[in-house]
Amino acid sequence: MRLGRSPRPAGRRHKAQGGAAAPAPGPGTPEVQGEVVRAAFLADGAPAAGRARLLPDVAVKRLPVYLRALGDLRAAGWEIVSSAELAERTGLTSEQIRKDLAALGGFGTRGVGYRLDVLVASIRSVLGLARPVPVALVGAGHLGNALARYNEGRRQEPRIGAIFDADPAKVGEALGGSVIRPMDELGAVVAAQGIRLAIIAVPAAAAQEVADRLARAGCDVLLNFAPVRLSLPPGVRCHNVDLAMELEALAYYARPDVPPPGP
Amino acid sequence: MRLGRSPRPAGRRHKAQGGAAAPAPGPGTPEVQGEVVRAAFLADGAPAAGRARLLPDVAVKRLPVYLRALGDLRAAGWEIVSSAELAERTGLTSEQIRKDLAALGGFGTRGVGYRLDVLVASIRSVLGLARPVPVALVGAGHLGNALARYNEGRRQEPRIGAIFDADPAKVGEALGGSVIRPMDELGAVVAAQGIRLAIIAVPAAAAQEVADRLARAGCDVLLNFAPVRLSLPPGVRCHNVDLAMELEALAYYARPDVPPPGP
DNA sequence: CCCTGTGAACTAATTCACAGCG
DNA sequence: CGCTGTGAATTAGTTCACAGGG
Repeated sequence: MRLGRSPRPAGRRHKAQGGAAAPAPGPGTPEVQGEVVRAAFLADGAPAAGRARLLPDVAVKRLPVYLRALGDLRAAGWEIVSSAELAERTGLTSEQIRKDLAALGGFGTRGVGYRLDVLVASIRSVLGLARPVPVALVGAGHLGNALARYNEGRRQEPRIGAIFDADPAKVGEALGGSVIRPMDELGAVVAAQGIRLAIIAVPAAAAQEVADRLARAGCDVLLNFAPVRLSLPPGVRCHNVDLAMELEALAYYARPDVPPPGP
Repeated sequence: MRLGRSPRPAGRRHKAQGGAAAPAPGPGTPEVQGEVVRAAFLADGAPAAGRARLLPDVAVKRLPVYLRALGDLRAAGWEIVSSAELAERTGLTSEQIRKDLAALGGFGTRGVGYRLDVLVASIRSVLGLARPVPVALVGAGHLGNALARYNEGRRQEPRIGAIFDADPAKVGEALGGSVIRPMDELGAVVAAQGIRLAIIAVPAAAAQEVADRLARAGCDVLLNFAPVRLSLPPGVRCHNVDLAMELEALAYYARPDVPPPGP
């Protein structure tokens, strides 16, 4: 992971001319809405036998990075951006960005760049964020609180739509726009709202039990913050974020004999 | 990332025989302490010109995973473990584990397996955890609180040794074994304790300023939870964890047309 | 020209397959 | 035998280099 390269390319910046650096949502900005995926990576029945081709995980992880950079640019009044400019702002290389964006369907105009509105709409669409994505949060402790409020101010797309906690004292409290519900309602609420994405922010001892409930309720994409490896039925994905592990790994780079990162 | 494969190998389990599944720290467990690194990957001056060979990032990220599995095994009274057993518990492949462990110096006995105590000591040593690693935490909000208490019960090696917050109302409060200090003390405390590792858990708007201070104070390994890309002087590493991005990426896998994970 | 899109070359990482040793 | 350690083969991912369109 090579952060920080600064090739200093990108001559002229394509900002919206006219007024100051206003958000510029004027009539010059054509509507781009709904599903824009021309993508070839999620073939419907194309490439012969086997499973449909899907975007590699590494690329999926980069899409939100683009989205953030694009958001900043848009807020600053840009309308068009080049892969070089994006590279500078994300720490990735421009070729990589072009590869990714081309894989999403290849919008972008040669000699010019990518239109922000098209790009944002496309990426959001690929990520499935074009329509609301409800998320369940289980555990309203310190971490759960932090998560629920993480993007309190900003627009955040996968929006936390239901919060559960085992502590009866917390049930009923408002948190980040939702109300904390008791655990017994988990199955019903998740099913009713068709929630497939869930965040596990409970103590390690409770995590497996919670995961089981979630899986049974139909959640098949989990984000687990508890420091345990969950065993899950096939077909359920689980992404683990373990703060302690994260720190342990970083400790390596703080060893006195590990050289500083490259240029 | 293929989680969940279960090749179901691993015949006999090498538990300590004798009593029941007791922690078995008896006299049969020889002391393994201090630095055990026979590792070849951090050569002192070996391979000709250029920079010393260091462990690839992907491998560094796996070491804490091993550490956790090993901790579980040890708690259950195991003394020896095979790569196959570890594979089953971590979701990695046994070859990969052997490659990693061999790269750390290749302890482990052919036909038998790896001794838990040796393995744990070695990995900890490679990660630099053999001696205490102090960490600074900046920001005692919801997230900071969660982080400070994350491992309140368990032994955690990179231990949070200093906490800072800009809010005068919080200064003086105890949190996870430390006391929250005012931001002005950051430079002095970090320097005095020789802290190189820091966690940024402040609002996005304050993150860059905090990062600058930390870098100036000598912290060169940062774990940033604020949703901003920080610009840092060369030589400073920064690992970003952005909860919102994490969710955005996961949303992809919850798309109705994305097939479930492989076998 | 400028900047995208893409085959080709390269590099890194994983998996295979088996030699080697308790 | 069983399980580690490791070269060889394979696969995935990145970078290079340039063709191609506005």
